[in-house]
Amino acid sequence: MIYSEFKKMVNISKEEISGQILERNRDSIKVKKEEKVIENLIKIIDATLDICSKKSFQAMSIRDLSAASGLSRGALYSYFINKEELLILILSQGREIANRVLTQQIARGSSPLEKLRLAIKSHIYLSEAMQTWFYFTYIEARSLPRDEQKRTIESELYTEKIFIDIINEGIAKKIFRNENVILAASVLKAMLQDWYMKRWKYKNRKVSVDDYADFVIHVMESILLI
Amino acid sequence: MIYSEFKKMVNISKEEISGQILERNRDSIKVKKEEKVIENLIKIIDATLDICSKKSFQAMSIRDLSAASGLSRGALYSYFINKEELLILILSQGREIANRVLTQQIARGSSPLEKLRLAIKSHIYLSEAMQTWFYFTYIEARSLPRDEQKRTIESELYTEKIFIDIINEGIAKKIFRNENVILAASVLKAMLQDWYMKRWKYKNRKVSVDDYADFVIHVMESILLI
DNA sequence: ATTAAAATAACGGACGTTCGTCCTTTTTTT
DNA sequence: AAAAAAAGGACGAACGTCCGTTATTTTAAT
Repeated sequence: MIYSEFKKMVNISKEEISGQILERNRDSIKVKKEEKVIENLIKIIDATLDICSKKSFQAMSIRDLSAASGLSRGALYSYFINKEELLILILSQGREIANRVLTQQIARGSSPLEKLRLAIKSHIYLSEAMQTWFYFTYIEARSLPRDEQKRTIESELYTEKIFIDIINEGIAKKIFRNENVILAASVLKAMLQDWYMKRWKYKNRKVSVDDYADFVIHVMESILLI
Repeated sequence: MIYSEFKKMVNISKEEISGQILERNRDSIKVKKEEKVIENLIKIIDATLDICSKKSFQAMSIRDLSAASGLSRGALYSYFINKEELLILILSQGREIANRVLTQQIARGSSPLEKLRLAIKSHIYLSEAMQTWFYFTYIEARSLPRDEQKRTIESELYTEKIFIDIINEGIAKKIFRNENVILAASVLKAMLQDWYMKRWKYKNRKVSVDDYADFVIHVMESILLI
C-alpha cells in the first residue's frame, strides 16, 4: 500500500467529516438546512485549523475566525455554542476518525509483522491526509479543560497500546526479538508524530510520505526482527 | 556517562542562567541591585514556565504572572520591556545554553560512534535538566514574531546538522552503514524530542532518563552499525 | 549610634483596546 | 409574506501597559 492507494480506500473528505459533526451536534447547531451547515462547517474548521497553525486557539479571536471564514460573528454562533465548544467539536471529531481508521486498517493484517507495517503506514498516511488536524490536536492538548485533556491522553495511549500489543504478539510468536516493548512502542510513536509536526522540514528536504513510512518500518524492523 | 555525572559536569543552575540574562540585558532591566535582579528573574522565569506548561504564553496574562511570581504588575515591568520581550528573553537564553553545552560535550568524543553516543546522551540529559525550558521553546515556537521564529528554526537545524555530520563521518570511515543520513538524523531528533515533550508518560511508566538514552543509542546503533 | 535625606523597588488604580457573546436589524431564501 | 440565515452594533469583562504613589533600603549628616 502506498499513500495514493490509502487515500482512495479511506474516505476522509471534508464533506463527510462535517456531515458527521452535524450528526453528533444536531441540537446545538441552529441552522436547519443541512447543505448550509456542511458548507459553513467546512469553512469554519478550515479557517480555525489555518489560523491555529500560526497561533494558539486561545489567541485566535472570534473576529479573526470571522474574517478568515467569511462568516459574521453572529453567524458563527449559529454553528457552535461558544468558543470552547468549537474546540471540543474539532478535537473529538478528529479523535473519532483517527481511532476508527487505524483500527480498521490494522485488522487487515494477519501476522504481527504485517500488522506492524500496516499500523505504521496507516498512521503516517492518516496524519498526512489530516495534517493540520493532527498538528492542532497535539499543540492544543495542554490548554484544554480537564476532561477534554483526559480524552486526548487516553486516545494517545490507546494508539500506543495498539503498537504494544502487536510487538508483544510478535515476541510471543518468536518473530520479534525480546526488546523493551514499552520503549520500542514509544520511540515508534515519536517517529510517527514527527511526520505531522515537522512537515515543513520534510517538505524542504523533499522527503515523500512513502519514503518516510518505509524508513520508519525499516527502523522498527532493524530493532525487532530476529 | 550517566545523568548524575552530567549534572555535576554542566552547571545550569537557575542563578547562573539568570545571571547571564542580566548580563545580556543590563540596559533594559531597570532594577540596579544585581542580587535583587537574579532573585526576581528566577521567580519570573519559573512562574512563566510553570504557567505555560498549562496554557500558551499568549494566553498567560501579566496578572497571572504577577500572582504566580509574587511580584506586582508594576514591578514586573522593571525586569522586561514588554510581554513579548520577556518571551524572547527566555527563548534566546535557552538556545544559548543548549547550543553551547551540546557543542562542548560532543567535542569530548573522538570516533564517530563515540561522538554519536555523546550527542544523544548530552541532548537527552540537557533536556532533562531544562525540561520546562525545552518544552516551552517547542510549543511557543510557532507563535513567535518572524525573526525570533527564524532563530528557533535555525537552532533546530543546527542541532540536526551536528547529527548529520557525525553520521556522515561514520559512513566515510566505514564504521556506519550507508543509510539515508537525512532520515536517520531526523528520526533521531524525533526520539530526542519525545523525551522532553512526553515526560509525564515516561514518568508514569518509570522509565529513567538513563534507560531512555541507552535505548535511543541502541536504536541508532541497530540501523547504523555494520 | 541616630536621624534625615535620597535613591530605589514595589505597588496597584486607571486607560485605551480587544475580547467573547448577545441581540436587534437586514438580507436571503422559500 | 413568512421563515431562516447572516450581519454587525453594543456591552461587560479582561487584557497589556502606564504612572503616580507608597514602602523599603542605602547613604549622608549629625
